[in-house]
Amino acid sequence: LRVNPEKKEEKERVTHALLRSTLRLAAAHGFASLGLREVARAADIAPTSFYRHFADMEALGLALIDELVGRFMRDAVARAEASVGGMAEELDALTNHVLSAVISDPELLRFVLAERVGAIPSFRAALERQLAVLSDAVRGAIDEERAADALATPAYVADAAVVLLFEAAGKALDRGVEHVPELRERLLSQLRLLTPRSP
Amino acid sequence: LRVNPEKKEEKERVTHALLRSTLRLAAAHGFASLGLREVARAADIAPTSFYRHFADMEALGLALIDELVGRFMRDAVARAEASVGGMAEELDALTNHVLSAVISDPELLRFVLAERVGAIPSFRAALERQLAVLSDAVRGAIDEERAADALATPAYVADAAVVLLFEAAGKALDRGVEHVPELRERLLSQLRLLTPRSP
DNA sequence: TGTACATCAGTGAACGCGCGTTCACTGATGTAC
DNA sequence: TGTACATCAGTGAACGCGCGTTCACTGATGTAC
Repeated sequence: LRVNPEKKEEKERVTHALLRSTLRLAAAHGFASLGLREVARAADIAPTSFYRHFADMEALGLALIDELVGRFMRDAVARAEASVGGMAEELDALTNHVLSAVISDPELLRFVLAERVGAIPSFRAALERQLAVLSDAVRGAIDEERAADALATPAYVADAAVVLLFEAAGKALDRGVEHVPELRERLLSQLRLLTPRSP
Repeated sequence: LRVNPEKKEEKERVTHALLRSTLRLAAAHGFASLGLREVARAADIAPTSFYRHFADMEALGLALIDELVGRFMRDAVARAEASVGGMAEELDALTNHVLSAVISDPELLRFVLAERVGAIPSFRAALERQLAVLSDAVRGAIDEERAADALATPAYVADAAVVLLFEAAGKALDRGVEHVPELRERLLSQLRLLTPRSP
């Protein structure tokens, strides 16, 4: 049996509504506190319809990480690679992408920050994989400017940069958008120490 | 009316049991998922007795941060100040204190890691204050070795060091105690970049 | 000393409520022939 | 073309359960005089 593409789209629309509703509710009260009925209510479907999309809340969370967080990370890397210039410009593009999420998608940012170190092991593992994408991009950017005979940038440098980047974004979430410029300066000062030569 | 010191001690014993039970349960399923009845059950008191100690779970969490997390931070700083030697030895003592909690109190570590960036604003604020204690100690340690005419260490250096320290502890929690030595080396490499001169 | 009263941690019964899950059903759509 | 059947997202009723909270009570202890 073939599937009607319209029907398929409609199902994906509802699935997406479940993911976004979850992000919104999780930002307010924490993912761990959410129930299937609460999420279904927010997505305007009957509680029992939840099971047409996910087996339970953990499966929903993993899908959320794969799709929404995955897209965020891919977009970040794409923006960095599309930037013109050297290491400094690429790192700037990455930094801007993450810091601008403080306005454009604070709920996603809170979810990543919280679940990366939260109580659910499968979420921690999935988010570590997602953040590794950013870390690789940072490493690539730094390596672009290293001397031809220098050693490749060690992973711990790029990993530290990513951790400090999200730390800055977390502070921005708490203190408000108006503090983004000073937090960006602060972050750049930290990154300058991590990346041996230049800006 | 005066209070019987024995009675007071007994009450504090039960209060402490509530805090420890909460830490244990939160490490397994996340603080946000905990209920008052679940915590009371784990502390071996009737659900209604919970109210003799705290108004709700949020009040309990704030007391937990004040008392258990507070003690942890004070102990860390005390160990650093008691160490003999210079900056390197003080930072080593701080690092050892936090990393040894991977064995001695993994539940506290998970709580600090998770709630520092979790969904409850009052917890984030309270934990930021607690971590500032460590950050100040790190700054003090670095300043000890700076040249007499050099500028004082900026806060962003010490803050980054503390963030990376807890990041290492979080990785150790996930990967197991046997990875602590390599994670410590990795952390020290990162700290060397942040602290201009020496180890 | 005895007696009346105050304090307070802990309790069991009871409440109304929202939860996750099961089940059988509907209705739209696609397939077989 | 019509007819019988399969698929599948969505649903409402119903279930048993644990939740937070209230209430009035107990019993140990301290205070007043």
